[in-house]
Amino acid sequence: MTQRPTYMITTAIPYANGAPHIGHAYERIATDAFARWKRLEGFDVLFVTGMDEHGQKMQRTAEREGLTPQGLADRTAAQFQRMGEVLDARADDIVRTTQERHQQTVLEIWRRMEKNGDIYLSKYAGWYSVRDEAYFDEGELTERDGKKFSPTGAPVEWVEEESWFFRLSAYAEKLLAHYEANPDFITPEHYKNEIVAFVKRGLADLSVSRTTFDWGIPIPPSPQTSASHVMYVWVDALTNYITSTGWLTGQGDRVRFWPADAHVIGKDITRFHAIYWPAFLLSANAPLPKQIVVHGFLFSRGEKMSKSVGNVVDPIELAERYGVDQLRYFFLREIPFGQDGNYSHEAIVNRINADLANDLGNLAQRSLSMIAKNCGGVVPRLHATADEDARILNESGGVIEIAKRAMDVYRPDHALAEIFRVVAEANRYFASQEPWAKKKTDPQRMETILYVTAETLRRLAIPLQAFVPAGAGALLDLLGVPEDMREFVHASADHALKSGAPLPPPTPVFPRFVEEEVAPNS
RNA sequence: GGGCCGGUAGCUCAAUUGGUUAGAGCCGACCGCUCAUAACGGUCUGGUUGGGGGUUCGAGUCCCUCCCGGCCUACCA
Repeated sequence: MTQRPTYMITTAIPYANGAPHIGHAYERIATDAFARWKRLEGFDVLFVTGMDEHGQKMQRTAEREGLTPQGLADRTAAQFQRMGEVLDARADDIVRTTQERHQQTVLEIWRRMEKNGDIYLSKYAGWYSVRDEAYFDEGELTERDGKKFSPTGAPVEWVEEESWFFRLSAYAEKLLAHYEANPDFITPEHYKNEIVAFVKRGLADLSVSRTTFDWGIPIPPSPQTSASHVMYVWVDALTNYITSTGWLTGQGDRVRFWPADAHVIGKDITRFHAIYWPAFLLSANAPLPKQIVVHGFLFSRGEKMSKSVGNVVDPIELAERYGVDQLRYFFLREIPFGQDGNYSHEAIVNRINADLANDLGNLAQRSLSMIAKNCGGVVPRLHATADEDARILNESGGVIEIAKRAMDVYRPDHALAEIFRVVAEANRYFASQEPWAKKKTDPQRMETILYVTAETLRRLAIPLQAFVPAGAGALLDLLGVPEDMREFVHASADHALKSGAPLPPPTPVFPRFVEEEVAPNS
């Protein structure tokens, strides 16, 4: 059995405090598309997501809703799992921080960091606001009548809390060296610039335990303290990534996947992934993930989604309204990956109708229905080819290579732009060759045109599987392509459609989105 | 206050690390076609590249300055 190269990719670990929102959906879809792409490329892929289920907020939200923290975690985990299924973006594994295997992994990374001399007991002191549940920097505070207040106007008090610390300060130079030696470690580049500037200012040690609540992974008892500490969120949550592989805790058939190739995250948590996480791993003597892939935020018509503005949308509703492939396509094609993006009903409808329905779906329908009506429902014969035929076959034959370059740097928008550039070329080819006119004057030429068009569709549908899996799969079905002939290696001319192969009756793929008429009597 | 990113056609974005008349898609207008999901093809309209100054034979690209938007500035996740 030949060993295929591995590829491991993760989403960020959502906090189990609330239901999934559109940002989670976007990240899941994008990560799924990258994972699918690598599978099609022939990699042995592990796609992992997880849930961050500990912390004070979980306790408080659960209490408010009359649940146990574990009950809340279970409820949210079920919602995220359903989202993954609805979006056609199932992960291979979902690691929940409350799972036994994860607790064992976290304790192991803790032991390793401790053994390496990077963990010590001290006091965490600072200005704390009970109302905000947060510590504030001196500079963030305002002073009135001799009292200090947080930016939200809540009173703060000086608090000292015993805490375990991680010697993050010792890793600044090593991290900078790593960024230097691996210029693509943080991508896109401008997020890297921010991190490098941040690290260059120097790093303070990190408080990595809490005594103010107990819903977390307990830190092993120590003669130095009688207080009960639980693990700080970022030690707990970040370690989630490695849990799935079993790399830290022993053997298993997934150990080979570590280090991960990519952690796909939102821009707000770049620092934790690009600084803390590699520092923890260096301390634990574990290999670092190859890339931190940062995406932007989504805005509804330029406005941040928020409950007070009332523009919160459930991603599952969006998928039901526009279609799963359609929603996936919109996100992946419309938003330059790494930048913030906007979505609106008009933009979505415009994009999915223009590209998926009008250009691709309609081309498939018009060519396949001509084949059904005029070629006996089998793949037509390829007679002498003209320059135009060679040109479009050449274009469609080169798509994967170009799209691959885009996907290698995590730009699905560029990959799709290339694929649809060729879809547009194929439409021009079809229109200029006028197979319907050749039907009477030169039936052989008609057959050739239809063959070339169908073969072009095949070559385009193969890479499209990563982005619009259901529709691309349906199109390959219509072209009579067997399930096991749909990887990138099969896109070449060697595996071209066989003349005479039977085809199913054509049915539309990627229907147009039609606005609902305003109900006359409602 | 300090730092980072961005501002290019009505909209969304390009422009090979200064090099010809700044491109593409969508939208819009007109024409063509009828195989097709009222889809497709062709032509056209459309930009003082946020403002101003500078360097250069040449600036969207480099420098200065101002304006606008977003983000970071050591522990909410």
